[in-house]
Amino acid sequence: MSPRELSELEGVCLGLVCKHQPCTAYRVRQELKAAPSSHWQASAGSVYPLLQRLQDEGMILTVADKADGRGRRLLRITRQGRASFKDWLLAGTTPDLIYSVTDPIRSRTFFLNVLNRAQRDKYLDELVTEMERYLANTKDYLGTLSRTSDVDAYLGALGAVRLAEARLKWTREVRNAWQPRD
Amino acid sequence: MSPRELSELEGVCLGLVCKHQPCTAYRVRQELKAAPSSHWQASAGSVYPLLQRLQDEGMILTVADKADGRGRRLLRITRQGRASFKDWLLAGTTPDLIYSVTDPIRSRTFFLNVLNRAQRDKYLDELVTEMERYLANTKDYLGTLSRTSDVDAYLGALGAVRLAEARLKWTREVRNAWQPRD
DNA sequence: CGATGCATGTAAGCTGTTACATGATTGC
DNA sequence: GCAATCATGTAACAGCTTACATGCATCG
Repeated sequence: MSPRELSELEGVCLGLVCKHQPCTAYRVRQELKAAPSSHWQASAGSVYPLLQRLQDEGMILTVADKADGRGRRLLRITRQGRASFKDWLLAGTTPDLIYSVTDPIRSRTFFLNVLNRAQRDKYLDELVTEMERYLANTKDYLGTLSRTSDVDAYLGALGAVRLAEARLKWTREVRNAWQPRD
Repeated sequence: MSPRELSELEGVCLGLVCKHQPCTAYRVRQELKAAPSSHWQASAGSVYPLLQRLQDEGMILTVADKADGRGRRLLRITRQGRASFKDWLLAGTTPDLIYSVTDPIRSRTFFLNVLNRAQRDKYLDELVTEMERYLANTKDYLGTLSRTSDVDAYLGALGAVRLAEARLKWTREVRNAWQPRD
């Protein structure tokens, strides 16, 4: 029934059009950029062709046919696009997706024994410091959101905080394991 | 001084050669596959060309020049490769890498209000169930590792558990927010 | 009237995946 | 001797990034 499966970036972009419609492709990029702790660069080279593709497939459409002087085009999601988007969203419970989270810091930790004592100590101290800063930043961002205005945005930011807390906690455990207190 | 920056997969593969040397490219792939909660598929199409590239650049070398009947080639890391690898490892404290962790489940949560009540309830119940299973799996894996044999492998697995704990906790918070108990 | 931001897009390239293809060795 | 596993690789493609390129609008 549903035309095809959406990629991660496609799903997010389609969702943003749905949430902020009618809006421009530029707006979608801004939203992606504003999102904290996102790996999406939302480069023009991906967003514009992506949205064009979704339009070709009938998932979104341009409501302002007559582009204004600035060449601005306002986008809306179609009924079909909404159906595809829901499929994408509901796929979130598959183990594949749940397991797909990879942490480059954790990857590196797997090889800490390659470093000598001094290098490792320095690295782990710096890591804890950066993780503390990272947690503080996610908390600051959460604080800027009102709990009532956009529940989903609040809960998303809360997820980032929970992740940062866990990573800091674990980083401290790693440091303690390599630098045991007598 | 260091020739160039390594990609994530290059860093991990070079580290695995370093850790298990002398070993075959096939072994590197097996190690990647065995790693829990990794998004690396370790496809032949990436690992073999990658290791060939590292060899061309003098970071690894083949110790068994005369390939045996099976065509097996044993790899070792060079001094230069070790230096590059350390650079890659020590880059782990940069904010870029720390912030790069993205969770596709969290991305989806940002759009939960698109679903109707029944869909959302079903989705969140399933999600909690899957997250519980995921946590149980990471704990099982941790249990199979002895704390003393390979500290880094143990700490890495512990990191996966901490991540799973945080994600489950957060998933429950999301469910409670959308399904408030009277 | 000039800088910044809004707004759109293209071209080249990097990285990794899927699917395919081949052959030797080991264990039953 | 046959299946499973070890072992290596290639070709085509997918997806995203970087860098480039253009032009209008708004504000000081």
